[in-house]
Amino acid sequence: MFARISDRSTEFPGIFGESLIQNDLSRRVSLNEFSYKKGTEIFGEKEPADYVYQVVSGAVRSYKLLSDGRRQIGAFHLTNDIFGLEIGSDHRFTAEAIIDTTVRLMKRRSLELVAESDVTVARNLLSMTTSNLRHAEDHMLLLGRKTSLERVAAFLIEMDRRSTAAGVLALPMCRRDIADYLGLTLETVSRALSRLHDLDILGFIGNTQRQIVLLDRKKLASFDLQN
Amino acid sequence: MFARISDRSTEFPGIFGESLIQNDLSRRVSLNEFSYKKGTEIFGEKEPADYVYQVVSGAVRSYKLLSDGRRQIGAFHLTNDIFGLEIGSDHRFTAEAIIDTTVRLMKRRSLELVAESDVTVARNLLSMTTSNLRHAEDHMLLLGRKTSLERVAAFLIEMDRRSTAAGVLALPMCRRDIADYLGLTLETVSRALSRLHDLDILGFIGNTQRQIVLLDRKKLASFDLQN
DNA sequence: CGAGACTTTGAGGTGACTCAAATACTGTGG
DNA sequence: CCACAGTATTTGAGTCACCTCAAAGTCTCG
Repeated sequence: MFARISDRSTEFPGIFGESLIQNDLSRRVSLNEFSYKKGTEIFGEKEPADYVYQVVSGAVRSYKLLSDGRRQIGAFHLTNDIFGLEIGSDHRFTAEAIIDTTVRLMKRRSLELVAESDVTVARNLLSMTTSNLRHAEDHMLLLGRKTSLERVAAFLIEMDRRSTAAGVLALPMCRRDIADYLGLTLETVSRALSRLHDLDILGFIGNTQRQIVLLDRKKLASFDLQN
Repeated sequence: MFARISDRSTEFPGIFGESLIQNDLSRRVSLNEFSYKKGTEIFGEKEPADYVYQVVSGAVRSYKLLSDGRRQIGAFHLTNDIFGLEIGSDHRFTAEAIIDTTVRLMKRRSLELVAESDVTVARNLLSMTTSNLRHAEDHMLLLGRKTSLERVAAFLIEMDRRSTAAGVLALPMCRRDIADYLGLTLETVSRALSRLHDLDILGFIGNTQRQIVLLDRKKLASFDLQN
């Protein structure tokens, strides 16, 4: 379930892909898999960033908290996504497993050593950081200037784009997670989804509220203004 | 006026600093200065990113627009700040001079060539991108979860930190720019500033609304919650 | 000094939030 | 396989922070 291949999945073969895992380079890095139960923390904000992670299966949320508990989720990490890569010494987000999740992890130091000699890996580090930057820049526009309906539409379109399962969009995260990603409350997210349902733009499947069918991608896209 | 040295000003000597301009490397890159009148565009979103820019004097805003005109400013660039650096082929923001501004510019291709051989420059490219990413991540939290007063307080603290002039904070941008940076309206920004003024946290100087004195940085900081 | 731009302030509106309750779903244990 | 407890979602009603519209005040610069 929730099988997905991120749009970033094939962009960085030099880091977690075949070139490190299956060929000679694999001996240069320590590479492990680790599993986290639903809701558990993978790393905390401001902890030393000694490892870089890749989602093998499951889903992860990265977030920041204000001292009074307000939360802003910066990104969701789905199958094959790489996360926790920092240039500074510490993590700048807390990462938690949204559902039971298996990650592959490697020592950051090892990665840096490889990057020293392997130009491809070094370029991929920059490329990944840029990819994260682009996402954050687009998300600033969403958070600063879009309406609730536009945010939810944009979210569905993003998840649809990152999803491989052609038919149904199976969301691993709850309404509160979506809300904290979009800068809304869970009730507002729910109302927006209901409204899109009423407009025959999406449908809910069978016995779960986490499975969504996009009935009219064109109409949906019309709610997500171009920038 | 508006003389400032960004906190990033001395971080990247390998790109625009002495190492490129005054020593041997300077012959490898084409480096020019160019001036823009207040309000004019330096480059547009989606245009090819052939140049990288550094503010010599003045101030620049980088923003995205929605099709109906809503604007989100992603960053302000002050003296010595580098902007317009892209890894992909196109700019992802429009950049405009806020006041009369002089920039130093260099061909991106030249920079990339230098980066090939000079590890320091390559590392600085990554370092700058990371710096931008960190700013965007923090700004997502502000846009998604902070109140208007917290946003304005955070803005003043950021500008104060980036300012060298110890006493007065001379803002080059108008209320609308601040509003579009903070995801608010200009009236809400004005009301927040008035409120901080009433609380004796800041003062306005003489005959301009752009010069602000931070009377009580401690109290101001208490409005900008930690994350 | 005067025109135009910018800022402040007020009054009223509204989209999203809060609080609350009903409904639906999930996983567990009998 | 069903009942139940706990969690998640939806929906409604009322509130509020911020927005919109409007007008007056302030600043800049020729």
